[in-house]
Order: sequence, then structure tokens, then C-alpha cells
Amino acid sequence: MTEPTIRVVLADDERMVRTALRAILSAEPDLEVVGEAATGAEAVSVVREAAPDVVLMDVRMPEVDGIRATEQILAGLPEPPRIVVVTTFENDSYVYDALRAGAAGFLLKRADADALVQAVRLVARTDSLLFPSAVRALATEHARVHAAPPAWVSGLTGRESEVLRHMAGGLTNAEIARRMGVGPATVKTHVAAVLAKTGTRDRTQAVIAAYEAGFMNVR
Amino acid sequence: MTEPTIRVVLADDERMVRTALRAILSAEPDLEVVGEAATGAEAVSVVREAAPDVVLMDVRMPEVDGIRATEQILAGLPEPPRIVVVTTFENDSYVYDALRAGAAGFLLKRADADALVQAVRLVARTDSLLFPSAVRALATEHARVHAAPPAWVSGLTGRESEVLRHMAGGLTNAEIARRMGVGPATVKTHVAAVLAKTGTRDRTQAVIAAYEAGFMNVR
DNA sequence: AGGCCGCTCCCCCGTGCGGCGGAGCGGGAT
DNA sequence: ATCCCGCTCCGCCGCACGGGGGAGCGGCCT
Repeated sequence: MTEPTIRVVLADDERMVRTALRAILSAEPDLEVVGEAATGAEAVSVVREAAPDVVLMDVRMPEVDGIRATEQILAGLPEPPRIVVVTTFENDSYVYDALRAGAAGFLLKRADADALVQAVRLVARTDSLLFPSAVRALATEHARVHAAPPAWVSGLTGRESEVLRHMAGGLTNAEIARRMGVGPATVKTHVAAVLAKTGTRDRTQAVIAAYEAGFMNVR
Repeated sequence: MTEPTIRVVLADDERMVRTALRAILSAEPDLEVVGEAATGAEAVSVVREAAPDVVLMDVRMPEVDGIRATEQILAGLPEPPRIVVVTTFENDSYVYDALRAGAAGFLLKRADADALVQAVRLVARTDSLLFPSAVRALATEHARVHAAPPAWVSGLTGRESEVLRHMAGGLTNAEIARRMGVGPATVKTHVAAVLAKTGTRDRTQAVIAAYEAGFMNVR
């Protein structure tokens, strides 16, 4: 099984990291590091020239971060390389952004040399371990569901949030009053405040806003 | 770099597939097929005895399908193997179920031998290419968002669905009437029908029901 | 020919809701 | 000591809403 050489570009703002990665990958006869970049912008141009098969892309980089660089590379080239995004921590929210941007894989820096090499080989040859398409669909959806909450969310007082939650539970003002142990007039006041702060005109629109804002997904 | 042998179990109801997989994997010195199973139930017991590092699990199998077998294996063993779910088609909805069940990877049957071998090696050594945790979170969320729609959805007439959609857009009856080019009385009739069919008492609850049912995610 | 159903529209009635303005109270900040 | 703010309530008003009726029309099925 004679394989063609896999051409790799490294994008990381730390020279030491690049050196380490180069050392690891160069030890493999079938892998060749054909370029390095220290910024996202640099990565885009280096990739354009070197036409690699795989890019190891750090998320945190000056000028243009790894996510945007990934987007630009995938958008700008007819046959873009497979991009593996590299980061330090697992619970990084960049994960989702990276996948949505079209990254083929996601690698931890604490991964050992062996895993790294095999990940590169794998993404270079196939897209069938965890379809990017499927993962991207999931990530897109995640973004839709967990969209950035509007400003009004933080503007609500404790009581107002409580009332809004009950409104979104389908309760009438009287029911909310009973549940909260206050008078109906008080609830009306809170409702009015919620409508004002959410910029809505009636409880239905307020509930819609709550859902759209992901207000109901919290906690 | 002397590696310990990677122990693999094959679970597929077609003998030919198992044979083919065995042939491919056995050609690699660092891989060893230590068991085969033709059903999901068999897979669970074989895995329990053979204690493999990796399981290649077909989704469609008699008795217990690959998804449930995956769940049972992961739930029942203190140090479960990494499970790669194998299927034929990409747009298979099993993808999400498999990931939610805790599969470490997802492989297409049309993947070539090389990709297969490397996928096995990769999942055996690391979990850092596309964290299962991240992917599982996404899959779980996907399931939550795309939950099975209630029966009433199919019971709504075309006009009623239209009205509900407008209700969930925050419109009043009069506005809906204008947008639909009908009289307000007609809208009221449709609204009444929607409330009856959704089992809700006012438009707010109906809108909530629409959101909860994923009615707003369709198209 | 008759029946069912979806769509259209009508009237009446009670009420939950939202807008408006006002008020008292306690706590934290300045 | 003063002010602001969150929470608690009050009355009044107009209206959109929802419930309960009924009715005509066209299409589909039998």
C-alpha cells in the first residue's frame, strides 16, 4: 500500500507548538509539513500557496482567529484542505463554532503524538468517521437554539423573570398571583414591566420572545 | 514505538461483512479480532467475555439493534470498549441515536479499508478527535428539539396551521385576518378550532404548545 | 341524493388583559 | 438625609379575546 504523501500546514501563534508538531509529524514518512502560519490571516495565504491536504489550526491566534480562518479557507478554495481545529480545553465553546465553520475534526493539545498522527491520516483520507455534515448540522442547530440572549434578559428583575416564566407556562394573571402568593394587581404591574422591557405588546408576544431568546432553555 | 495489540470485536448480522472486516483488520499486525457477533444480544455477551478495546457495531441487527446494544455495553461494563457504529447510508437518522447512545465514532460501510483501519486505531487511543462528550451533548439537544410531534399537529387543517403560525408570530386576530385576506370572524373560527385541537384555552397556551411541539421548527 | 368537512362569515356576551395614573414601603447607594 | 429602585397594591377604562350559538357554500365520498 504505497500512499501519496500527506501535505500538512501548521497554524499556531506559538513557535514552540509549531516546532513540536513539526517534529512529531516529520517523523512519519507519509507526512510532510509544507507550511507554517502564526496568524489566521497568514494561515489563509499559506494554505492558498501550499495547497495542503490537512491544516492543523489553533483556535486562538492574533488578527484572525482559527475559526474565521477556517471559514475563509473553506469558502475561498475550490478544493479546500481538511481542517483540524486544535485547542487546549475540552469544554471550550469554540468546539461548536469550529464544527459549524466546517472543521473536519477537533483535536486536544493534550492528545499524544500517536493520536495526532493518526488523526491527520484519518481526516486526510476520509470523512466518514463522524460525518462532518451530520456534526455540522448539529452544531448549526445548537447555535440556533443557544443563540445569544437579547439584552432585555439581564434587565429583568427577579420577580419579573418569575412572572415571565409563569406566563410562558400558560398561566393567567390570577393564577400567577396565586402561585406567587401576591395580589393580582402586583402581577399586572410585573407583566406591564415585562412587556415594556421585552418591547412586546401582549403576553403572547412576550412568551414568544421568551422562547426565541432561549429564556425557557435556561436552568 | 511498540504498541500493544488492539483487540476488536465485530458485530454484524451478515457473515460476509464480518469476514471482509476480519480480513482487513487481520492484515494489520497491531489489530486483532477477538470476537464476532451476529445479533445485538450476542454482541453484548461477546464483548463481556472478550473485553475488546474497540467494537465495530452494525446498526441494523436482529433481536437487539446496534444502538441498544451500544447502550447496554456502555452501561454494563466498568471499562467499556470504544464503540464505532457502522452503517450504510449517511443520512441515516441512526447517526444521532448512535451518538446519543455513547458511540465513539460513526463509520460508513463505503469507507475504504485504510480509513477503517485508521479509524479503529484512532478511537482505540484517543477520544480527542471530535469529543464524544461534545457530540453527545449536541445529539441530545437535537433529540430534545426534534422531539416527536404530538398527534394534534396532523389534525390541523391547512388554514388552521396557517392561523397558528401567525398566532405564534405574535399577531392579533385582526392582523391575521388582514394577512390572510379573510374576515376577522373567520380567523376567530379558526382560532377556536386550534384551541380545541391543541387542548389549550387561550392563544398564549396555543403558542406555547406550538413551540413545545417543534411546530415552529418545521419549514 | 345525501352526508361530511373545510372554509367563510354573522351576532351576543362575559371577561381577561393591557394602559394609565397613583401610592406606600423597605433597602442600598451617594 | 436623600434618592433611586424593586416590590407591593389600588381604581378606571377600552378592547381584544374566547365561548356559544347559527348559517351558507363548495368539494369529496358513497
